[in-house]
Amino acid sequence: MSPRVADPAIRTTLIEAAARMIATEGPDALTLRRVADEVGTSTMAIYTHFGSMAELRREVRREGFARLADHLGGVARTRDTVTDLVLLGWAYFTNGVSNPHLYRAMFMEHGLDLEDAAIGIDTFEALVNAVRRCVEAGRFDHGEPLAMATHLWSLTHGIVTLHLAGFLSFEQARDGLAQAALNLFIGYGDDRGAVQRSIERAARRVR
Amino acid sequence: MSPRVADPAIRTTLIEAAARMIATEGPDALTLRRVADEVGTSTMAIYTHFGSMAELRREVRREGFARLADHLGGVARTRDTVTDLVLLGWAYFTNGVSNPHLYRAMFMEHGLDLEDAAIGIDTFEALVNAVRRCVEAGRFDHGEPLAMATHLWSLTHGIVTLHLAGFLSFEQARDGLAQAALNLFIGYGDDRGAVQRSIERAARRVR
DNA sequence: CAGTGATTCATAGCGGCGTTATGGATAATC
DNA sequence: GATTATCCATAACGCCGCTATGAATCACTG
Repeated sequence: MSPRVADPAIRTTLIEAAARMIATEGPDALTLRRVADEVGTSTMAIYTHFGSMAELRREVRREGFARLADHLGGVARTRDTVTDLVLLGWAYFTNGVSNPHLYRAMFMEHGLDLEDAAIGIDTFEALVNAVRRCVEAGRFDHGEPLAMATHLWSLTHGIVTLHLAGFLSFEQARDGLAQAALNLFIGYGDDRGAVQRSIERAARRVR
Repeated sequence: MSPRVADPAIRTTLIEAAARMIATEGPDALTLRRVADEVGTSTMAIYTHFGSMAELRREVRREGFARLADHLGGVARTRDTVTDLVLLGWAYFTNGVSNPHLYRAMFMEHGLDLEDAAIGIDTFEALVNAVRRCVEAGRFDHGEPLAMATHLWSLTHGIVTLHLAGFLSFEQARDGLAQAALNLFIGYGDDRGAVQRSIERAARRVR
Protein backbone atom coordinates (compact mmCIF):
# COMPACT_ATOMS: atom_id res chain seq x y z
CA MET A 1 0.00 0.00 0.00
CA SER A 2 3.03 2.21 -0.16
CA PRO A 3 4.73 3.57 -3.21
CA ARG A 4 8.17 3.21 -4.55
CA VAL A 5 10.06 6.13 -3.09
CA ALA A 6 12.00 8.47 -5.35
CA ASP A 7 15.67 9.13 -5.01
CA PRO A 8 15.73 12.51 -3.29
CA ALA A 9 19.22 13.24 -4.66
CA ILE A 10 17.96 13.51 -8.22
CA ARG A 11 15.82 16.46 -7.27
CA THR A 12 18.74 18.59 -6.14
CA THR A 13 20.79 17.29 -9.04
CA LEU A 14 18.15 18.58 -11.42
CA ILE A 15 18.01 21.95 -9.69
CA GLU A 16 21.76 22.33 -9.73
CA ALA A 17 22.02 21.34 -13.37
CA ALA A 18 19.26 23.79 -14.23
CA ALA A 19 20.91 26.57 -12.22
CA ARG A 20 24.23 25.91 -13.94
CA MET A 21 22.64 25.99 -17.37
CA ILE A 22 20.88 29.27 -16.64
CA ALA A 23 23.95 30.82 -15.03
CA THR A 24 26.33 29.90 -17.82
CA GLU A 25 24.18 29.97 -20.95
CA GLY A 26 21.24 32.15 -20.02
CA PRO A 27 17.61 31.44 -19.23
CA ASP A 28 16.69 30.37 -22.77
CA ALA A 29 19.27 27.59 -22.70
CA LEU A 30 17.28 25.76 -20.05
CA THR A 31 14.90 23.36 -21.76
CA LEU A 32 13.08 20.33 -20.52
CA ARG A 33 14.87 17.91 -22.80
CA ARG A 34 18.33 19.37 -22.28
CA VAL A 35 18.24 19.26 -18.50
CA ALA A 36 16.87 15.72 -18.62
CA ASP A 37 19.68 14.63 -20.96
CA GLU A 38 22.27 16.40 -18.84
CA VAL A 39 21.24 14.58 -15.70
CA GLY A 40 20.72 11.33 -17.59
CA THR A 41 17.06 10.84 -16.91
CA SER A 42 13.90 11.17 -18.97
CA THR A 43 11.70 14.19 -19.30
CA MET A 44 9.07 12.69 -17.05
CA ALA A 45 11.38 12.84 -14.04
CA ILE A 46 11.09 16.63 -14.13
CA TYR A 47 7.32 16.34 -13.99
CA THR A 48 7.47 13.88 -11.14
CA HIS A 49 9.63 16.16 -9.04
CA PHE A 50 8.49 19.62 -10.11
CA GLY A 51 5.25 19.30 -12.03
CA SER A 52 6.28 21.82 -14.64
CA MET A 53 9.24 23.69 -16.02
CA ALA A 54 7.94 26.85 -14.37
CA GLU A 55 8.32 25.17 -11.00
CA LEU A 56 11.85 24.07 -11.80
CA ARG A 57 12.70 27.63 -12.76
CA ARG A 58 11.20 28.75 -9.48
CA GLU A 59 13.54 26.40 -7.67
CA VAL A 60 16.47 27.87 -9.57
CA ARG A 61 15.34 31.30 -8.42
CA ARG A 62 15.23 29.97 -4.88
CA GLU A 63 18.76 28.68 -5.35
CA GLY A 64 19.83 32.10 -6.60
CA PHE A 65 18.45 33.78 -3.50
CA ALA A 66 20.19 31.22 -1.33
CA ARG A 67 23.50 32.04 -2.99
CA LEU A 68 22.82 35.75 -2.62
CA ALA A 69 22.08 35.25 1.07
CA ASP A 70 25.33 33.32 1.45
CA HIS A 71 27.22 36.04 -0.36
CA LEU A 72 25.74 38.80 1.77
CA GLY A 73 26.19 36.75 4.91
CA GLY A 74 29.88 36.46 4.16
CA VAL A 75 30.41 40.20 4.39
CA ALA A 76 32.71 40.94 7.28
CA ARG A 77 31.54 43.28 10.01
CA THR A 78 33.61 46.38 10.68
CA ARG A 79 33.54 48.75 13.62
CA ASP A 80 31.34 51.16 11.66
CA THR A 81 27.71 50.32 10.96
CA VAL A 82 27.48 52.62 7.95
CA THR A 83 30.55 51.02 6.43
CA ASP A 84 28.87 47.67 6.98
CA LEU A 85 25.87 48.94 5.08
CA VAL A 86 28.05 50.12 2.22
CA LEU A 87 29.88 46.81 2.07
CA LEU A 88 26.54 45.05 1.97
CA GLY A 89 25.63 47.16 -1.02
CA TRP A 90 28.87 46.32 -2.78
CA ALA A 91 28.34 42.65 -2.12
CA TYR A 92 24.85 42.85 -3.57
CA PHE A 93 26.17 44.69 -6.61
CA THR A 94 29.01 42.24 -7.16
CA ASN A 95 26.72 39.26 -6.82
CA GLY A 96 24.32 40.62 -9.42
CA VAL A 97 26.90 41.82 -11.90
CA SER A 98 28.98 38.65 -11.79
CA ASN A 99 25.96 36.35 -12.07
CA PRO A 100 23.88 38.26 -14.59
CA HIS A 101 21.76 35.38 -15.84
CA LEU A 102 20.90 34.22 -12.37
CA TYR A 103 20.08 37.76 -11.31
CA ARG A 104 17.80 38.09 -14.32
CA ALA A 105 16.09 34.84 -13.42
CA MET A 106 15.55 36.09 -9.87
CA PHE A 107 14.24 39.56 -10.62
CA MET A 108 13.46 40.05 -14.29
CA GLU A 109 11.73 36.88 -15.40
CA HIS A 110 8.23 36.97 -16.83
CA GLY A 111 5.45 35.59 -14.74
CA LEU A 112 6.87 36.37 -11.32
CA ASP A 113 4.06 36.37 -8.81
CA LEU A 114 3.67 37.14 -5.14
CA GLU A 115 4.76 33.65 -4.19
CA ASP A 116 8.00 34.15 -6.07
CA ALA A 117 8.57 37.47 -4.39
CA ALA A 118 8.17 35.82 -1.01
CA ILE A 119 11.17 33.65 -1.82
CA GLY A 120 13.49 36.63 -1.96
CA ILE A 121 12.05 38.80 0.75
CA ASP A 122 14.27 37.27 3.44
CA THR A 123 17.29 38.76 1.74
CA PHE A 124 15.70 42.15 2.12
CA GLU A 125 15.42 41.60 5.85
CA ALA A 126 19.20 41.52 6.13
CA LEU A 127 19.34 44.95 4.57
CA VAL A 128 16.68 46.34 6.90
CA ASN A 129 18.63 45.01 9.86
CA ALA A 130 21.84 46.62 8.64
CA VAL A 131 20.06 49.95 8.34
CA ARG A 132 18.51 49.47 11.76
CA ARG A 133 21.95 48.95 13.25
CA CYS A 134 23.01 52.29 11.77
CA VAL A 135 19.98 54.02 13.20
CA GLU A 136 20.48 52.44 16.60
CA ALA A 137 24.11 53.52 16.53
CA GLY A 138 22.82 57.03 16.03
CA ARG A 139 24.34 57.39 12.59
CA PHE A 140 21.18 58.38 10.77
CA ASP A 141 19.15 61.15 12.33
CA HIS A 142 15.61 60.73 11.18
CA GLY A 143 15.93 57.31 9.62
CA GLU A 144 13.06 54.95 9.27
CA PRO A 145 14.91 51.66 8.69
CA LEU A 146 12.28 50.08 6.45
CA ALA A 147 11.83 53.11 4.21
CA MET A 148 15.54 53.72 4.02
CA ALA A 149 16.29 50.08 3.21
CA THR A 150 13.66 50.14 0.48
CA HIS A 151 15.32 53.21 -0.94
CA LEU A 152 18.77 51.65 -0.92
CA TRP A 153 17.55 48.37 -2.36
CA SER A 154 15.69 50.13 -5.15
CA LEU A 155 18.72 52.20 -6.02
CA THR A 156 21.17 49.32 -6.03
CA HIS A 157 18.76 47.04 -7.88
CA GLY A 158 18.15 49.81 -10.40
CA ILE A 159 21.86 50.26 -10.99
CA VAL A 160 22.39 46.54 -11.45
CA THR A 161 19.46 46.07 -13.81
CA LEU A 162 20.23 49.14 -15.91
CA HIS A 163 23.71 47.72 -16.27
CA LEU A 164 22.41 44.28 -17.18
CA ALA A 165 20.09 45.83 -19.77
CA GLY A 166 23.04 47.62 -21.36
CA PHE A 167 22.03 51.15 -20.39
CA LEU A 168 24.91 51.64 -17.99
CA SER A 169 28.44 50.40 -18.56
CA PHE A 170 30.10 48.55 -15.74
CA GLU A 171 32.12 51.64 -14.90
CA GLN A 172 29.04 53.87 -14.84
CA ALA A 173 27.24 51.39 -12.62
CA ARG A 174 30.19 51.01 -10.26
CA ASP A 175 30.77 54.76 -10.02
CA GLY A 176 27.07 55.35 -9.52
CA LEU A 177 27.03 53.00 -6.58
CA ALA A 178 30.21 54.55 -5.17
CA GLN A 179 28.61 57.97 -5.32
CA ALA A 180 25.50 56.62 -3.60
CA ALA A 181 27.68 55.12 -0.89
CA LEU A 182 29.38 58.47 -0.44
CA ASN A 183 26.00 60.19 -0.14
CA LEU A 184 25.23 57.81 2.67
CA PHE A 185 27.96 59.43 4.74
CA ILE A 186 27.85 63.09 3.80
CA GLY A 187 24.92 64.98 5.09
CA TYR A 188 25.27 62.99 8.27
CA GLY A 189 28.24 64.90 9.62
CA ASP A 190 31.10 62.56 8.89
CA ASP A 191 34.53 63.55 7.76
CA ARG A 192 34.32 63.56 4.01
CA GLY A 193 37.98 62.81 3.28
CA ALA A 194 38.06 59.72 5.44
CA VAL A 195 34.81 58.52 3.95
CA GLN A 196 36.11 59.04 0.43
CA ARG A 197 39.14 56.87 1.18
CA SER A 198 36.96 54.24 2.78
CA ILE A 199 34.68 54.09 -0.27
CA GLU A 200 37.62 53.89 -2.61
CA ARG A 201 39.06 51.08 -0.58
CA ALA A 202 35.81 49.18 -0.84
CA ALA A 203 35.45 49.96 -4.54
CA ARG A 204 38.88 48.57 -5.20
CA ARG A 205 37.65 45.14 -4.23
CA VAL A 206 34.99 45.28 -6.88
CA ARG A 207 36.01 44.02 -10.22
CA MET B 1 13.89 45.03 -63.71
CA SER B 2 12.28 46.48 -60.65
CA PRO B 3 10.51 44.66 -57.91
CA ARG B 4 7.00 44.69 -56.71
CA VAL B 5 7.01 47.21 -53.90
CA ALA B 6 5.62 46.26 -50.53
CA ASP B 7 2.83 48.11 -48.86
CA PRO B 8 4.62 50.22 -46.25
CA ALA B 9 1.46 50.45 -44.16
CA ILE B 10 1.55 46.79 -43.30
CA ARG B 11 4.84 47.26 -41.52
CA THR B 12 3.46 49.75 -39.02
CA THR B 13 0.28 47.70 -38.77
CA LEU B 14 2.35 44.70 -37.73
CA ILE B 15 4.29 46.74 -35.18
CA GLU B 16 1.17 48.22 -33.68
CA ALA B 17 -0.55 44.86 -33.50
CA ALA B 18 2.52 43.37 -31.85
CA ALA B 19 2.77 46.26 -29.38
CA ARG B 20 -0.89 45.90 -28.49
CA MET B 21 -0.52 42.17 -27.96
CA ILE B 22 2.48 42.65 -25.70
CA ALA B 23 0.90 45.53 -23.82
CA THR B 24 -2.38 43.76 -23.15
CA GLU B 25 -1.45 40.10 -22.85
CA GLY B 26 2.23 40.12 -22.01
CA PRO B 27 5.38 39.32 -23.98
CA ASP B 28 4.68 35.60 -24.24
CA ALA B 29 1.39 36.25 -26.01
CA LEU B 30 3.24 37.61 -29.03
CA THR B 31 3.85 34.76 -31.43
CA LEU B 32 4.64 34.73 -35.11
CA ARG B 33 1.45 33.00 -36.14
CA ARG B 34 -0.84 35.01 -33.90
CA VAL B 35 0.37 38.39 -35.10
CA ALA B 36 0.18 37.21 -38.70
CA ASP B 37 -3.41 36.03 -38.21
CA GLU B 38 -4.35 39.23 -36.39
CA VAL B 39 -3.16 41.39 -39.26
CA GLY B 40 -4.54 38.99 -41.85
CA THR B 41 -1.30 38.09 -43.57
CA SER B 42 0.90 35.05 -43.63
CA THR B 43 3.90 34.35 -41.44
CA MET B 44 6.30 35.17 -44.25
CA ALA B 45 5.27 38.83 -44.26
CA ILE B 46 6.93 39.21 -40.87
CA TYR B 47 10.15 37.86 -42.32
CA THR B 48 9.94 40.13 -45.34
CA HIS B 49 9.58 43.22 -43.16
CA PHE B 50 11.59 42.32 -40.09
CA GLY B 51 13.69 39.28 -40.82
CA SER B 52 12.95 37.68 -37.47
CA MET B 53 10.67 37.86 -34.48
CA ALA B 54 13.53 39.36 -32.47
CA GLU B 55 13.59 42.31 -34.82
CA LEU B 56 9.83 42.77 -34.53
CA ARG B 57 10.16 42.75 -30.77
CA ARG B 58 12.89 45.34 -31.08
CA GLU B 59 10.49 47.54 -33.03
CA VAL B 60 7.94 47.15 -30.28
CA ARG B 61 10.57 48.27 -27.81
CA ARG B 62 11.28 51.26 -30.02
CA GLU B 63 7.56 52.01 -30.01
CA GLY B 64 7.56 51.78 -26.21
CA PHE B 65 10.35 54.32 -25.92
CA ALA B 66 8.52 56.61 -28.34
CA ARG B 67 5.45 56.48 -26.11
CA LEU B 68 7.58 57.09 -23.03
CA ALA B 69 9.17 60.10 -24.72
CA ASP B 70 5.72 61.41 -25.59
CA HIS B 71 4.55 60.89 -22.04
CA LEU B 72 7.55 62.66 -20.56
CA GLY B 73 7.35 65.41 -23.15
CA GLY B 74 3.79 66.11 -22.08
CA VAL B 75 4.83 67.04 -18.55
CA ALA B 76 3.96 70.67 -17.96
CA ARG B 77 6.71 73.05 -16.91
CA THR B 78 6.34 74.91 -13.65
CA ARG B 79 8.21 77.88 -12.31
CA ASP B 80 10.45 75.63 -10.24
CA THR B 81 13.07 73.49 -11.94
CA VAL B 82 13.24 70.99 -9.09
CA THR B 83 9.48 70.54 -9.18
CA ASP B 84 9.81 69.91 -12.92
CA LEU B 85 12.34 67.21 -12.15
CA VAL B 86 10.03 65.60 -9.63
CA LEU B 87 7.11 65.70 -12.05
CA LEU B 88 9.31 64.07 -14.66
CA GLY B 89 10.02 61.28 -12.18
CA TRP B 90 6.31 60.82 -11.47
CA ALA B 91 5.57 60.68 -15.18
CA TYR B 92 8.25 58.04 -15.66
CA PHE B 93 6.88 56.05 -12.75
CA THR B 94 3.30 56.29 -13.97
CA ASN B 95 4.25 55.27 -17.48
CA GLY B 96 6.08 52.19 -16.26
CA VAL B 97 3.52 51.09 -13.70
CA SER B 98 0.53 51.53 -15.97
CA ASN B 99 2.18 49.77 -18.93
CA PRO B 100 3.96 46.96 -17.14
CA HIS B 101 4.31 44.57 -20.07
CA LEU B 102 5.68 47.25 -22.34
CA TYR B 103 8.09 48.41 -19.65
CA ARG B 104 9.28 44.85 -19.22
CA ALA B 105 9.79 44.54 -22.96
CA MET B 106 11.83 47.73 -22.96
CA PHE B 107 14.06 47.07 -19.97
CA MET B 108 13.82 43.50 -18.76
CA GLU B 109 13.77 41.36 -21.89
CA HIS B 110 16.41 38.72 -22.47
CA GLY B 111 18.92 39.36 -25.18
CA LEU B 112 19.02 43.13 -24.95
CA ASP B 113 22.24 44.34 -26.49
CA LEU B 114 24.00 47.66 -26.91
CA GLU B 115 22.02 48.44 -30.03
CA ASP B 116 18.80 48.05 -28.07
CA ALA B 117 20.10 50.28 -25.33
CA ALA B 118 20.86 52.97 -27.89
CA ILE B 119 17.16 53.08 -28.74
CA GLY B 120 16.25 54.26 -25.28
CA ILE B 121 19.16 56.50 -24.45
CA ASP B 122 17.45 59.58 -25.88
CA THR B 123 14.90 59.40 -23.13
CA PHE B 124 17.71 59.62 -20.64
CA GLU B 125 18.90 62.84 -22.26
CA ALA B 126 15.64 64.53 -21.25
CA LEU B 127 16.36 63.65 -17.65
CA VAL B 128 19.92 64.96 -17.82
CA ASN B 129 18.61 68.22 -19.25
CA ALA B 130 16.06 68.56 -16.47
CA VAL B 131 18.80 68.10 -13.89
CA ARG B 132 21.01 70.55 -15.73
CA ARG B 133 18.28 73.17 -15.55
CA CYS B 134 18.18 72.71 -11.80
CA VAL B 135 21.93 73.10 -11.53
CA GLU B 136 21.93 76.17 -13.75
CA ALA B 137 19.16 77.66 -11.64
CA GLY B 138 21.46 77.22 -8.68
CA ARG B 139 19.22 74.71 -6.96
CA PHE B 140 21.81 71.99 -6.51
CA ASP B 141 25.12 73.04 -5.04
CA HIS B 142 27.71 70.61 -6.23
CA GLY B 143 25.63 68.79 -8.81
CA GLU B 144 27.09 66.98 -11.76
CA PRO B 145 24.04 66.68 -14.01
CA LEU B 146 25.04 63.41 -15.64
CA ALA B 147 25.92 61.64 -12.41
CA MET B 148 22.85 62.96 -10.65
CA ALA B 149 20.57 62.00 -13.53
CA THR B 150 22.04 58.50 -13.53
CA HIS B 151 21.34 58.29 -9.83
CA LEU B 152 17.73 59.41 -10.21
CA TRP B 153 17.09 57.16 -13.18
CA SER B 154 18.55 54.15 -11.38
CA LEU B 155 16.43 54.82 -8.32
CA THR B 156 13.19 55.32 -10.21
CA HIS B 157 13.83 52.38 -12.52
CA GLY B 158 14.68 50.27 -9.49
CA ILE B 159 11.44 51.20 -7.77
CA VAL B 160 9.41 50.45 -10.90
CA THR B 161 11.05 47.11 -11.57
CA LEU B 162 10.91 45.95 -7.96
CA HIS B 163 7.22 46.74 -8.08
CA LEU B 164 6.76 44.91 -11.38
CA ALA B 165 8.58 41.89 -9.97
CA GLY B 166 6.22 41.84 -7.00
CA PHE B 167 8.73 42.84 -4.35
CA LEU B 168 7.15 46.20 -3.67
CA SER B 169 3.43 46.85 -3.57
CA PHE B 170 2.13 49.79 -5.52
CA GLU B 171 1.82 51.78 -2.31
CA GLN B 172 5.37 50.97 -1.25
CA ALA B 173 6.67 51.95 -4.65
CA ARG B 174 4.67 55.19 -4.74
CA ASP B 175 5.70 56.16 -1.21
CA GLY B 176 9.31 55.29 -1.95
CA LEU B 177 9.32 57.61 -4.91
CA ALA B 178 7.59 60.33 -2.90
CA GLN B 179 10.26 60.05 -0.22
CA ALA B 180 12.96 60.25 -2.88
CA ALA B 181 11.32 63.33 -4.32
CA LEU B 182 11.29 64.87 -0.89
CA ASN B 183 14.95 64.11 -0.42
CA LEU B 184 15.58 66.02 -3.62
CA PHE B 185 14.47 69.18 -1.85
CA ILE B 186 15.68 68.80 1.70
CA GLY B 187 19.37 69.09 2.21
CA TYR B 188 19.34 71.84 -0.35
CA GLY B 189 17.92 74.50 1.91
CA ASP B 190 14.28 74.59 0.91
CA ASP B 191 11.35 74.98 3.19
CA ARG B 192 10.37 71.47 4.13
CA GLY B 193 6.71 72.09 4.76
CA ALA B 194 6.06 73.68 1.40
CA VAL B 195 7.97 70.93 -0.29
CA GLN B 196 5.98 68.27 1.52
CA ARG B 197 2.73 69.79 0.31
CA SER B 198 4.07 70.05 -3.20
CA ILE B 199 5.06 66.40 -3.24
CA GLU B 200 1.72 65.33 -1.85
CA ARG B 201 -0.03 67.35 -4.50
CA ALA B 202 1.95 65.61 -7.21
CA ALA B 203 1.46 62.20 -5.61
CA ARG B 204 -2.27 62.69 -5.60
CA ARG B 205 -2.24 62.65 -9.39
CA VAL B 206 -0.67 59.22 -9.40
CA ARG B 207 -3.01 56.32 -9.30
C1' DC C 1 7.20 -14.42 2.41
C1' DA C 2 4.19 -13.87 -1.55
C1' DG C 3 0.62 -10.49 -2.96
C1' DT C 4 -0.82 -5.92 -3.67
C1' DG C 5 -0.95 -1.33 -4.82
C1' DA C 6 1.00 3.18 -5.13
C1' DT C 7 4.71 5.70 -7.31
C1' DT C 8 8.61 6.62 -10.44
C1' DC C 9 10.06 7.32 -14.86
C1' DA C 10 11.05 5.65 -20.02
C1' DT C 11 8.62 5.88 -24.52
C1' DA C 12 5.83 8.01 -27.74
C1' DG C 13 2.90 11.38 -29.26
C1' DC C 14 0.34 16.19 -29.55
C1' DG C 15 -0.03 20.86 -30.63
C1' DG C 16 2.61 24.98 -30.76
C1' DC C 17 6.76 27.61 -31.60
C1' DG C 18 10.46 30.21 -34.84
C1' DT C 19 12.48 29.53 -39.02
C1' DT C 20 13.39 28.08 -43.86
C1' DA C 21 12.44 26.26 -48.67
C1' DT C 22 9.69 26.69 -52.51
C1' DG C 23 7.03 28.76 -55.87
C1' DG C 24 3.12 31.53 -57.71
C1' DA C 25 1.46 36.36 -57.95
C1' DT C 26 2.58 41.03 -58.66
C1' DA C 27 4.30 45.44 -60.32
C1' DA C 28 8.09 48.48 -62.06
C1' DT C 29 11.14 48.70 -65.85
C1' DC C 30 12.76 47.90 -70.87
C1' DG D 1 3.95 43.31 -73.52
C1' DA D 2 8.01 40.59 -71.98
C1' DT D 3 11.20 40.62 -68.24
C1' DT D 4 12.59 40.38 -63.62
C1' DA D 5 13.04 41.32 -58.92
C1' DT D 6 10.25 41.38 -54.93
C1' DC D 7 6.33 39.97 -51.86
C1' DC D 8 4.07 36.61 -49.42
C1' DA D 9 1.03 32.12 -49.19
C1' DT D 10 1.93 27.13 -48.40
C1' DA D 11 4.28 23.54 -46.45
C1' DA D 12 7.73 21.44 -43.99
C1' DC D 13 11.64 20.96 -40.29
C1' DG D 14 13.36 20.65 -35.78
C1' DC D 15 12.64 22.44 -31.62
C1' DC D 16 9.63 23.33 -27.39
C1' DG D 17 6.45 22.14 -22.99
C1' DC D 18 3.32 18.87 -21.82
C1' DT D 19 0.43 14.47 -21.46
C1' DA D 20 -0.97 9.57 -22.07
C1' DT D 21 0.48 5.11 -21.39
C1' DG D 22 2.54 1.36 -19.33
C1' DA D 23 6.45 -1.22 -17.34
C1' DA D 24 9.48 -1.43 -13.45
C1' DT D 25 10.01 -0.75 -8.69
C1' DC D 26 9.64 -0.52 -3.92
C1' DA D 27 6.71 -0.38 0.91
C1' DC D 28 3.39 -2.44 3.14
C1' DT D 29 -0.12 -6.16 4.11
C1' DG D 30 -1.88 -10.78 5.29
